[in-house]
Amino acid sequence: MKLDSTPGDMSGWREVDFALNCTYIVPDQVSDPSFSLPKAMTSIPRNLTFEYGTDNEVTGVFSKEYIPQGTRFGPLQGDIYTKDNVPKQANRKYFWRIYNGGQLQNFIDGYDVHRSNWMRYVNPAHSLAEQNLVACQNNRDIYFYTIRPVEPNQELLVWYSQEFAQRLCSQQVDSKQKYMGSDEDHELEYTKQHLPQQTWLKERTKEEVKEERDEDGEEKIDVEMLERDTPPDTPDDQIMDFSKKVQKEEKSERDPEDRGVIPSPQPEHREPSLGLNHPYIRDHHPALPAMHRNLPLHLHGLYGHREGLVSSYPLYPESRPLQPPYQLLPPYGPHYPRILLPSYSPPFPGMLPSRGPFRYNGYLGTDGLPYPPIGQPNLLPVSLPYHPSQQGGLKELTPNVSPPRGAPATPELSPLPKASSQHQSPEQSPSGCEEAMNLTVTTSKSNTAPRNGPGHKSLPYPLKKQNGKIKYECNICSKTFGQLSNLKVHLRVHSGERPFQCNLCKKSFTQLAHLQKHHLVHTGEKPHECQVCHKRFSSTSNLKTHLRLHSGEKPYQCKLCSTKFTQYIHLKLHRRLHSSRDRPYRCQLCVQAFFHRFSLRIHQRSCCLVNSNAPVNIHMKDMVERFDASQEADTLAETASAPQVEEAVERWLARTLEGEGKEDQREATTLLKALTTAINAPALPMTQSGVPTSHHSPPLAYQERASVVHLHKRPLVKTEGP
DNA sequence: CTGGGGATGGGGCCC
DNA sequence: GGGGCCCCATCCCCA
Repeated sequence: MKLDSTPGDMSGWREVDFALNCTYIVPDQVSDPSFSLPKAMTSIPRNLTFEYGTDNEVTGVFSKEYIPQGTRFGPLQGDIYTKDNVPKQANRKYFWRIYNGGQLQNFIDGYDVHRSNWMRYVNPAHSLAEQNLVACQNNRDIYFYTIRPVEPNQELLVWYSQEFAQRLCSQQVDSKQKYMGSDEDHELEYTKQHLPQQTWLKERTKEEVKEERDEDGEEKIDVEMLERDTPPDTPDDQIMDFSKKVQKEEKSERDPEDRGVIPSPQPEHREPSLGLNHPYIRDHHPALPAMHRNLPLHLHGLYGHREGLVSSYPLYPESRPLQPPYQLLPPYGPHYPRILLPSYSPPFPGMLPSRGPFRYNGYLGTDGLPYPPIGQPNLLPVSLPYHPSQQGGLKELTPNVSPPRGAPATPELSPLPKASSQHQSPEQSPSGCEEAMNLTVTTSKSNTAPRNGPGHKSLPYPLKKQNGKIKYECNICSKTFGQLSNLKVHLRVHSGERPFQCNLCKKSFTQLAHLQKHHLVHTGEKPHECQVCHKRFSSTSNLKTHLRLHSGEKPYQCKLCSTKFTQYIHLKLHRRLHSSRDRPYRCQLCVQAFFHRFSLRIHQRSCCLVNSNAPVNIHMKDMVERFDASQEADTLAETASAPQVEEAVERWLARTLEGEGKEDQREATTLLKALTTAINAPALPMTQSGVPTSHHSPPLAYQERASVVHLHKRPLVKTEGP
């Protein structure tokens, strides 16, 4: 499906363009104030999710579902400091600069997880190919905009907008120079790369890296150190050569006539692979001064939440000539509606590997266009990509017609514009994903054959064989099916094609059977009867759930308090109770926190021993945490004696293990022994209150996060679903 | 907060 | 190849 307009290339966009023309606005999630997790954790929109490292630290932000190009996240939140009131001890790792009229006005410090939001965890893009967010300053706020569609399970990776980069460079190079410069010279654009400042900056950066590493043994870079040594204190003579070019550059880019006519990258201009030479600047804006490409990176993400990021990026990235990902196309028109995305978004069923190749460009309809994921839930400002049935009944719809007025153009929602799949450079092509696809065939086919209705005759890509049999594999999520028809139906999940529309309420479905089931809503028919109470239900699933009431079956059990439920959703809701409660008793030695003082004592005497080189007993940790959240622990006084605690533990274990397998019981017996030993062990040195001070304990957010993560560990019985 | 019901989505498999 | 049926999972709403 191809529509008339497309966001296309955003590389020429100014920050104001993003602000005015973004199509979707995703607000932060507003969390319950009683929720004990820090705002940085709870504010994450529900179409995004965190990735955690081995130590439960957040290592990145990923999409949970398809997010169209032109989506705005933010604003970034944090402590606000002016240049003069930055605390001396401030860790500048999460500093963002806000400029006003070219002058540094204030910093937004995302360091504090209670005052910052989820955006602090977004990593920087290694390359243009993987960048999907651009950071813009709008007024005094910083927003992230998607500059390309983001697939489910894809990491959000951000880089500066060009103006942002320019401001940083200008500031870096000459604080006295005004941003938005004059109408000066144009000619120096292509010479600046060889100016001495490059070397200077590069070397300086290396020094700073070394310094920082020496300081605390960690490999991290304080980008703000660059600033401290440069603008506004840097003498003009060190930097003046750049400043004029900056102004010139900016003027040229702000010229409406020039916008969208970004010159092709000149190989010689990207020749020097200098430090901080970011591909977005380099490739989208080859005319930018080299110093722009050598930005000090005031992104927290520079340091990487992900292992291995810091050492490789962005100081010495590979020089990769990249093409702009999209054709130059008109930006969004202001007439496009801005959609406030609902805070809730159902999980996208796609099964893309979390860091797998981006496969959409190979997934083409018979018209050669990527199947528009226009039917993606929650992102749809349009009603349907199809004309409503004129004839009534359960009519199969014919896709590929014009969208309703006001609907965003398909390419906005398309995974990749047509052009990109045709002209994509090797660097942009996801490695390996083309192997299973015949792009030539799909593209050529595309231009001639219109796509038919659902179940169109042929697949848009060739199937592979495995052991002599045809492998019906989805080329997007790699899921395999037993039959071609199943695969075809499955492909609608990715394409958004929903050919079956209800003529009464206009809802549409991917399968006729779903529409038929839906029809019962309107007819009130309830074909499924409970043989016990003769209550009737519209679906077998619901009848089955209902039957559990009669059978007493409660297959979903909370592993923290052993409460059981008939429905998974009830367990999920219940679990929030555990995670939202305060755990005031925190271990000084690890990340765990507890509701009860005696639990902390058991923990410290059993699985978190002082001066012990023994490996931590993970099961023991888990058991202590579960006991801590149990009814038995809740009913125990904080001042309970060792025998009382021991008795409560026994009661809890007995209840928890009811109906458990022998293996679990054996294990539990062992653990019980260890626990009771721990309860009766001599006290270890603790803080006076038993509550370690924040000074000695790990950051609160870390502890709390750890607690929640532990909730998902190692069920003893069938507890939560996936 | 818990529990029950309604509704939808996706997939397997048989015909 | 497609329809039909079934199952499971998940979500929302409401009492």
